[in-house]
Amino acid sequence: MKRNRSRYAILGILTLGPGTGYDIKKFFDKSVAKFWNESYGQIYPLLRRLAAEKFVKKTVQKQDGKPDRHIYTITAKGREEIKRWLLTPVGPQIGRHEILLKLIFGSELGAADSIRQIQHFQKQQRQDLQQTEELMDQIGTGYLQGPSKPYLKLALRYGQRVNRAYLEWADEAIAALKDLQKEDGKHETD
Amino acid sequence: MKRNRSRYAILGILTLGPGTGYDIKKFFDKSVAKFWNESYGQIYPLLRRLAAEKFVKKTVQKQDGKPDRHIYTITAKGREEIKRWLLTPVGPQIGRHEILLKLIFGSELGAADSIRQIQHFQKQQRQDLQQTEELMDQIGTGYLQGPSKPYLKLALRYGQRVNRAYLEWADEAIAALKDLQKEDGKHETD
DNA sequence: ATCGGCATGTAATCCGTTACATGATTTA
DNA sequence: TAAATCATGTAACGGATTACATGCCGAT
Repeated sequence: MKRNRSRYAILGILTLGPGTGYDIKKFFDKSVAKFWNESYGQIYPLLRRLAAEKFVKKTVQKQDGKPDRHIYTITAKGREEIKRWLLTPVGPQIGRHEILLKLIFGSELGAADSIRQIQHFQKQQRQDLQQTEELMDQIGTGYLQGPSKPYLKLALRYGQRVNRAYLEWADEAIAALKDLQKEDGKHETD
Repeated sequence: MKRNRSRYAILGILTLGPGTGYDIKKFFDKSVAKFWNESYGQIYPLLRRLAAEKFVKKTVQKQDGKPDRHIYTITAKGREEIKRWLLTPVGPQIGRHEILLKLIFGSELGAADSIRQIQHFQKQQRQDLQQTEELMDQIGTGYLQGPSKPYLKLALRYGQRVNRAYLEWADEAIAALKDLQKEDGKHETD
């Protein structure tokens, strides 16, 4: 059985308020992008299906100069559906951490290459962390208030902690690889 | 352009030594399963393709009572291929952390439900952490020695750090949600 | 006697990204 | 004048899981 989490992701955003496909994409991109994201190829077809199943209803707002806004609003039936999902326990979190693969097979290369790889990873993670921290400052001042605010805050804290763990690991790994390099050097020069 | 990381995951394992599809699956399952995994539906067809492309070569070992072992060995060409990949910098790590979704939409439910959800998540993470720590003790004594050993060790350290970050976050989140609950209680009873 | 491990593999189906197509408006 | 934002969507492709099929052996 496939679980179809994108469905619930999209339906979930609509519990926070009505919005368009474009809005939904923006929400992810500007908040928890590194931990959950959806593409248009997923969003638009799913919105249509959710509407057919009466979990959301669609209204069209005309604009001039800009394309119409297709606004989706969650229905009572939709709220029931997502509540059911929210109450089922999360399955095991399996991800694909490419950096680990590149590390594990690193003995194929020199330690210097692995170090460079991790430094690059580290640079990215530093940027992500900074972005998350900027977002944290903006929250409350920003566009998301109401009862979901403390929940969103906790989500950002999650991102922050995980990012920090990555960074601390990178420091440790680089140090360990430098030691390895020194030892290898000894064998060769002695 | 799609990147096809499974290819490299499989080819990469074979840099550590020859093995069967079954061995490859086992390697992931018993080491970094939470951070990278492959299914048979991915492994067997890919091994065939890698053989057709001369990145690996296949030999068959007959056994009695058990099915034949189809052993794949990486070729020089295969080693070149994976080195190229190892040298290209990692892209942004995007995952799908279901727990965050269930948290963000948590205001649909009561705080108690969110707490229960996170406690369940925490229990799982505790188990994962323990398994990783057991593996760390076994390494060296176990089946993986040689030059890749320090790399594998670092991979396990990664898992450990990330798992700890999850656990610390869970503690924080539960505490924050309990506070929320108290405040809500005040409003209702006052 | 049943369950887990060893060992192979395929088919169906779905998940998900990327690329494409369109076009006005605002900002740098 | 070029690029970003707003806004819709689809088609093609490939990634990845799940379920199924088969069968012996050893341990509990």
